Amino acid sequence: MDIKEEVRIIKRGIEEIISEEELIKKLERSREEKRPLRIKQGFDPNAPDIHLGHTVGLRKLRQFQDLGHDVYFLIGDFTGMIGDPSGRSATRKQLTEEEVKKNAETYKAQVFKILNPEKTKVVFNSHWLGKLSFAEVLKICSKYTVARMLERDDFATRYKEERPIGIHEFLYPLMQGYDSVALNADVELGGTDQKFNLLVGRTIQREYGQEPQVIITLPLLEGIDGVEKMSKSLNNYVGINEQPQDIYGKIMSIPDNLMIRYFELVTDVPLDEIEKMKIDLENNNIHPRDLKKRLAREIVGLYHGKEASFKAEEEFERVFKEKLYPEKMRELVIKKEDLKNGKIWITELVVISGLVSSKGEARRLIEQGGVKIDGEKISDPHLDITVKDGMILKIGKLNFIKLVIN
RNA sequence: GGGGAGGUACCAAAGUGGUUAAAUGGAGCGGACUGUAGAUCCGUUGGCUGAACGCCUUCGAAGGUUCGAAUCCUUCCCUCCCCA
Repeated sequence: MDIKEEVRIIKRGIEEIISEEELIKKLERSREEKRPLRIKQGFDPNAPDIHLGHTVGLRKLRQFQDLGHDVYFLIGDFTGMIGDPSGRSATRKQLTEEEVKKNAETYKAQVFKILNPEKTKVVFNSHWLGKLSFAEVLKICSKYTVARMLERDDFATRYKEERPIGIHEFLYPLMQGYDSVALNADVELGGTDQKFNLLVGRTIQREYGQEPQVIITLPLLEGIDGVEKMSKSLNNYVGINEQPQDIYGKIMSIPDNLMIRYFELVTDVPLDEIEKMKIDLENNNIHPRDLKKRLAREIVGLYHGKEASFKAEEEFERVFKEKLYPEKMRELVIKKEDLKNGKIWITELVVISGLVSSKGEARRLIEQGGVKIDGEKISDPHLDITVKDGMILKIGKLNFIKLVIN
């Protein structure tokens, strides 16, 4: 494969690359010297649930591996262990060493569904950041100015809006930059929101006599709400560890205008095929729903295999088209002693299901027609119902629960 | 160190002694419509009491005044601005 082709692969679905010339130079030298490039990306130690948003970067890393390069999967445990008291992420939990280790394991278990374990080095930045002396930290600080820090978009915004900025927050970009020095990174990947930090890495590397890393920014994938970026805390994510039906269902619920982007960023469908989809959509040659089904299949297939993707589709059709019950349902065990004359108060039952947190909420849900038993809408929150084994409780649009009497 | 502004529910933002579990908007949730899309419409968004204009908890924290406090007073904590 020639270098042009290599660059073409690298450039799929990215936002920006600084700079392409430098990358080409590095790639060329890598070949001459038979030395793989060192590709770095940092990950938050707090959120070990990998979702599609993460896969944008992970898939890019995998492409680098397939091109023969080495990946440094950096877990930013240092910040996690000292805890970030910054106002906005107020309750950011301080992690213990054990927790960090545990999270790292969870990460690995998921990440290697995408990355090649043989070409991946998992590293922790506490290894070097924890050893820095205060004098060394000051030295790093002296390389950067407040004015330049304030260039960073979110700092600038907060400053202008008179919202607090912690001094330590100025250090994070510097630490991240130092990570690049410690790893002697050739390339660093990150979301577009990381651009500033990635650039700082270049500056710091120069200060330490290293060749600056090439930076590649990746688009932030919108979550299934279509507005905010995908994140666990906003609960708009699709986890790669989720059940096939769940992934399929979640994908089907994304807004239409997001489909193409998802195809481009989180599937292996070739770009020219995606181009054709765009045209077909514009000309109404294809029903958006059908295209979305394909998208859902592609994504499920990636993490659960083709067969599972077809099963998930069948299941989906079954529930939402034919309005039948899903094949597999969560079971809720009702103890005999909880029944009075074989009956249970509907509000109580909804609470026991664990899907609502209070009786008030359960009552509301019932009054609003969100609860069905064996297909029959229950709208009176005072009703006592006779529970039969195998009865099906439906709460909201998506939750089916089979009742089992014990 | 001095002076000023401010901290209200998931977020934004009203409220300045009782009719305030707290206007309004966003977001969320449920329903209708649909393609589990979007748009739209309706409902709903502290908890408990198996109905409540009943009780408990909530307007940065702790005390106090009052028949009654998000609203007044005291102390404390936090944020921002200006000056030094």
